[in-house]
Amino acid sequence: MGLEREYLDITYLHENGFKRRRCSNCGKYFWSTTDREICGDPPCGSYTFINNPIFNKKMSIDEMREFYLSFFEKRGHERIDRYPVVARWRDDIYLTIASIADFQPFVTSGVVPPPANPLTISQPCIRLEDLDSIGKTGRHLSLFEMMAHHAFNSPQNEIYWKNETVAYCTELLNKLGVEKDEIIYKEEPWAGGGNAGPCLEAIVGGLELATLVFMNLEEDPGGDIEIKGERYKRMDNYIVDTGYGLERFTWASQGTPTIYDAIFPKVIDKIIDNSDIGFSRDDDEVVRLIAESSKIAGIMSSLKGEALLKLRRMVSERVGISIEKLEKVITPLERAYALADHTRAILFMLGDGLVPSNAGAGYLARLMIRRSMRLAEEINFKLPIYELVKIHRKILKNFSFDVPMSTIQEILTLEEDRYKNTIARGISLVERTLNKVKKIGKRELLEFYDSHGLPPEFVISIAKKKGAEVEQPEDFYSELASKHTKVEKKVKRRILKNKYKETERLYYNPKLFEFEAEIIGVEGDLIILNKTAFYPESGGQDNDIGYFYYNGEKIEVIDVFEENGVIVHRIRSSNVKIKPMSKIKGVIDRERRMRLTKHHSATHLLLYALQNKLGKHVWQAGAKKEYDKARLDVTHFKKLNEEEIREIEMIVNREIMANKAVSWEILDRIDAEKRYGFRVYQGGVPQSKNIRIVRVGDDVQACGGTHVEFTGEIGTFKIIRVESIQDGIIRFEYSAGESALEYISKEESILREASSILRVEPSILPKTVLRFFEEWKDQKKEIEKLKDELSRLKAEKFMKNAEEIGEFNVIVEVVDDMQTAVKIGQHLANANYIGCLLVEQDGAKIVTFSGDKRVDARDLIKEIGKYIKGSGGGRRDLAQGAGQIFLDKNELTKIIFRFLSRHLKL
RNA sequence: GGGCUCGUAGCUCAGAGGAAGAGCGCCGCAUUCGCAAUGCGGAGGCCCCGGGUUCAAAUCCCGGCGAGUCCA
Repeated sequence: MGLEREYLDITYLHENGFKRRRCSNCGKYFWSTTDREICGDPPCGSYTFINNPIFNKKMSIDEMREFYLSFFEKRGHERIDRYPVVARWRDDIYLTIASIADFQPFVTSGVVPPPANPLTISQPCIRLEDLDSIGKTGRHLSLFEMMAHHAFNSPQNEIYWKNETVAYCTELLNKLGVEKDEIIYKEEPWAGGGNAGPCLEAIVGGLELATLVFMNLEEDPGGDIEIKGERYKRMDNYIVDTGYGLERFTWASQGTPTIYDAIFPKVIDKIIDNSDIGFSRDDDEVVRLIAESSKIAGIMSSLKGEALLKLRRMVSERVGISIEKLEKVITPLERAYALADHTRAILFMLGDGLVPSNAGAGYLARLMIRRSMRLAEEINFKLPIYELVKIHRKILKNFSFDVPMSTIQEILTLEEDRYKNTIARGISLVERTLNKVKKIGKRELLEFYDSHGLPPEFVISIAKKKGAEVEQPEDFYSELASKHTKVEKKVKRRILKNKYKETERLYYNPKLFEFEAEIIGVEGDLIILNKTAFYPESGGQDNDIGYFYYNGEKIEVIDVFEENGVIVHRIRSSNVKIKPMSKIKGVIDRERRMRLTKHHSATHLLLYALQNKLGKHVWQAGAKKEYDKARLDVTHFKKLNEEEIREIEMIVNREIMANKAVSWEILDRIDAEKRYGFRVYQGGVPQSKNIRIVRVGDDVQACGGTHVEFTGEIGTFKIIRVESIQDGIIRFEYSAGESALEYISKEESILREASSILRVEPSILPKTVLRFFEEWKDQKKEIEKLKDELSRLKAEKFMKNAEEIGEFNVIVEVVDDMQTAVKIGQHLANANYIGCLLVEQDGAKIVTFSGDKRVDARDLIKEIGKYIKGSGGGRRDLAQGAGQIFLDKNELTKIIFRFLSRHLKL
């Protein structure tokens, strides 16, 4: 069965004169009240609203948002605050890409109730797929607000469905001055994020204004409905998922040449006024060119390679000027548009706490910043891009951000410096490469970009300046993509064979270290109980260990882990037969648990201290709590100095000394989010309706770990080291309680041991070590000099003992060490002697030398090598080698003599 | 999360298995009334750290640390 039927039963459409028609151009079905041949959706139609707004009133972006939200508020929807653009509540995407993303996966799957039902929201979304089209098509944005109304229906509770949704959309458009007969609802099946459903696109004036998705399918290989190659089946819940483009609505109300002119004109003007663009965007001719370009781009999907050329050609034909002339106006303006767009996305990314990085979500922020800087360079925009972010902040005055503008400015300044460094390094690298190779090929271009961040255009311009040849590949970016082929995601392997009911957790009782339970499963060395006080490895906290007592036998529990809510104990293999349905006693290793617990509570205090000291951009990026130490990775944009580290350590210790109470409660997750924000999800997102909220001192987090009852129990907190594990993420390693004291004593003993070796007080150890090091270096140099001198003297002495063999002066001598042997050998070679030096140290080592062009020292060492079971090599005049057999001077002399007479026919 | 590149004198880098180098900077001398410029001389190296291969490793291999960069 297809989705066809799903559209036919929308009675609202029938009752209001909409008839189903088939587009003669694309063959797709659409609904309209008037006779139409084609669906009007680009490429089957083009914009009619430019210079001719389709709404009855011009609105700003703020007015439009308010109009929309209050429209639905008046119709029984609760207005919900926007979610961050960084999708921290999800582990499958970095950025919020749609309003429905706010509610996936737990609300859409029905595990968690929605914050309100029905609801309306305007959700800023970031999509980076079409970055190249931004600025050029007149409609693409990296960040846009998706206005939406959502209704979450279940078999028990239906709010509203298709009819009401289409009716709302039509009414909303009516209120804006759009007559029914101007609206086209086009059928377009929708799929994404594991769900799918029928969908109607609302098109007015050639512009797709809204998408009405009726999400009622979920992915299932055995499903009977196929959409875009995947199979789906019907699900119990069915969700109204709409998306109204706020910026598009605003654009349509104003009829400006591009969407950018409608939403951030001040930013564009600031760019134009401070760059090389020598004209105003209000100029009639400029407006005409841009408007035509937008209209034609409107019927094209995205603009990559060929498509852009095609667009230029078509616009140039339409307006009647040459492509060169057209590009002179349009290209700089497109860059200004893109820069204006990018800086808006940057404000949201950084404002919502993303820290630029070379990996992970932070890279997306850096990508946008780098692109902006490149754009700014291309049009010679003279101000820091922060100036543009500032204007956006003013335009978006109604928004609130976690991260203050001062931090955003600091981050952008750092990024700007970093970029300048990369470019400076890049220039020198390209120039150096050009000194070595005369021609730069595809391989070099790829490496410059991939490994050094230098775009091909940049490399080419430097090469041209130096007059070098460059082979410019057409398929650069596809070549690059093929270098980064995707790897399949690892699938979590199941360990348990049978299914069990969820284990009751006893470990949240901080005083419980012994318990009795019933065995409900045994699979080899894996034991499953109905309840347990053993903590399974989770949330970065190591698992408990301990013992089971069973029928008078003591069995070691060596590992505890969790699989789908079932806690599994792994025991050391023993001869004891454990039978299901019998009782067992468990005893937890108390010492270990207490250490893990202290480390866990201390981790919360540390994160709290960091967020307060450094700012709200600090997020947990990973954590581990072990027996003798713990570590916490957090996002931060620069390194900390020793002073800051000690200050943070002190803050945590003060929190400990204040002996604050630790408490926890189970809260409905929507409740918890409302009360504390997404900040509670530092350690990841729990997969349940109710979540455990832990309060340690003043820190509040969703956490499933074990904690002390008062912070004072942690005792001591000691930061062991701080390192940066990647750009934008710093790692803290620390110890708490007994572990901290152990660490301090160990450090002390190292210090004591080191100072006792040098026989000094620990306090003057650094000074003494420095002195020793300096002296060692001086003496090394002194020895070097003496060896030079010694080898010169020895060489002179050896020359006197030289034996004449034919026309050669041959020397064979024994020397103490290899280094001097080489030096002596060099002197002798320079003085035209031939021979070898023997070193009886670390085996039989030999240096051969030859000051005669006819004799190669390398041949000589190989010849000797045959006799001493060894080998060697080196330069023509000096060679080194070694072997296993010791020969005396006479034997060596004979070998050399034979060698010379054989090879040189003496 | 994955890939790639790079760690050598204070700085920028060359060397890519057989005596650790260049340019700039620094110090001294000469020239000058003095400075700049120039010439001559000199100091300055755990060749990032730890293993391995080899007769021999700055150089090759493995691991770590640090820096940079691209992709998802």
